[in-house]
This record gives sequence, structure tokens and C-alpha cells, in this order.
Amino acid sequence: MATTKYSRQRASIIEYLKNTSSHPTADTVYMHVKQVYPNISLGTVYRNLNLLAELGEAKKISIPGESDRFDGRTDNHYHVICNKCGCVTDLEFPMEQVKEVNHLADDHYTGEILSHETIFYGLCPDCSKEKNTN
Amino acid sequence: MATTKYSRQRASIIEYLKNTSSHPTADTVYMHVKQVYPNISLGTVYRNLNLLAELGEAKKISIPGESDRFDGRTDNHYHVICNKCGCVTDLEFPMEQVKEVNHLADDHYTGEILSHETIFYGLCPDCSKEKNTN
DNA sequence: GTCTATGCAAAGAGTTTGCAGATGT
DNA sequence: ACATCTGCAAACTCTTTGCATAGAC
Repeated sequence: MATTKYSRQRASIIEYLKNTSSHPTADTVYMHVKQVYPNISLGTVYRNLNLLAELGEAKKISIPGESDRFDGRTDNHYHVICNKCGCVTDLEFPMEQVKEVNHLADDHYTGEILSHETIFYGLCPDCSKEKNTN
Repeated sequence: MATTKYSRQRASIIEYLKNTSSHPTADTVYMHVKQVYPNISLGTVYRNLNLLAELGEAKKISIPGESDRFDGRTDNHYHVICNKCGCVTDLEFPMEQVKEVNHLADDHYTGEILSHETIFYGLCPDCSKEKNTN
């Protein structure tokens, strides 16, 4: 396999990803890194985000009807899309219960269930709070 | 709201969707309906599939990295993508357990969980059988 | 020096949309 | 008659890719 060489652009992308919990799109990453390296191109951002996802240093988050988002957190966790503000937040979920979902599904399936991807929808902490104080 | 009028193209799309469990893409629907109405355009297929989804007569299925698929079944159920052959199959899941997943998630979340979308991955019945007989 | 990474711009895939004419009620 | 629907093609969004050059090792 190809060896990977250092690049300041990639380093900047990683740094940004690791320091935000905003689950940015490629374009958002682009706009941020552009402030440090004004010449960076969107193509480079995409190439690096995909590379980082392959290397396991980032995760690509697919959300129906939206462009992909990227997450610097690589441990197993779910995401919640806020129905009101659209933000993406993390949801911690014990590993055993994740497996439990697979087993539960397997019980109802003729084939074999190995994994799953889930997106939750609801209200983020802020919008939820707001709702209850109005 | 706009009233909807009959069209033979839409009728044909519905009929095809209701009689297949292949979870076709818009393009697949297009190719099938084209055999009955050779002049139908892909735009019309997309317009109708989206309309049917809005009307609740079909469901749009988002699969990461693939084009959207459409399902004539509108009752609550999950989908399984086969890691081997790529097919999409149905997974029946008791309604209470679906809610249970939301509650489980809600227990670990500061905001409010209302629903979720899940795609399972594994081996479809056929590929699973094949694997065990080899 | 060699191989990877970049910037740019063009191409791709999937999907939506504007328009003039056909069709349903 | 009038509103909706269609076919066509153009446009759009998001993402990937080819190529020549710059940069890492």
C-alpha cells in the first residue's frame, strides 16, 4: 500500500476535526482550513477526509438528504440530528447494548446480522431546554 | 394544497413498487416502467417517487454511499444490506422493541430522542445459506 | 531523486427543475 | 376550461479525478 507523507494541509484538517464537536461537512472543513491555508482546494479537503476515514483517524457520517459530515471522534457512538436546529450531537451508548441491538435484529432475520448504522432524531439539549421553558 | 390527478405513469410506478420487494432505485423503476410507457422520462419517475413518499404510499430508503431506493411497503420495518451481494431485504421488528431502542437511547442523551433510522448490515438469507454449505 | 500531495478545473453521479405541450377532471 | 402531469433538457449539488507542479523524505 502507498505510504502517507506529511502535509501541513492534512495536519490542519486533523487538528480542526479533533478540536470540534460540530460534525462539519467537507465544505465547512474547507472554509476553516482556508483561513490558515488560503490556497487549499476543496478537492484536497475531500481527498484528506476520505484518507483519514480510511486510516481510522476520522469517521464519515451519512445523513439522509444531507451532505456527508466528518467526525474526529472514532470510538463507537451514535449521532442525533435535532429536528429543530439541525445540529448533530453525540450519543453515548454502552457497547453491550449496541451488540444487543444486533442480536435482537438477528432474532427476527433469516440471514445474519453483523452490524448497523443508526441516526437518531429528536431535540438537541439546547432546543429541548428551550422547549421546556417556553 | 395541490390536488393530485391520475396519471398512467404514476399508476404504473405504484403498481411496480407494490409488487416488488427488490427495493429499487429510481433508475430501476424507470427502466421497468419504460417497458410499458417507453416515453416516460427519468424526471417523471423522480417526481412521482417523491410525491408517493410524501403521500405516504411509498418510502424512500437512504443507504450511505448508494443512490436512494424506494419501497412500496410503508409499515414500520428495517432494512438489511447484504455485505456480499448488496441486496436489500426486509427485517421485521416488533413495534415495542423499536420504541425500546428510542427509550434506551433517550436514557443516554441529555436532549430528547424521538425516532431513529437504522440500516443493518450482514448476510442476506441466500448468501448466509451459501456460506454454510461451502 | 522519487513518490506522495496539492491546486485547479473538469468530469461524474444522482437528483431536481423550468418550460411548453399533453392529459385528467 | 383549467389545473396537474409529462417529456425534455438544462441546471444543481456533492464528490471525485486527471494532470502538471510543489513538497516530503
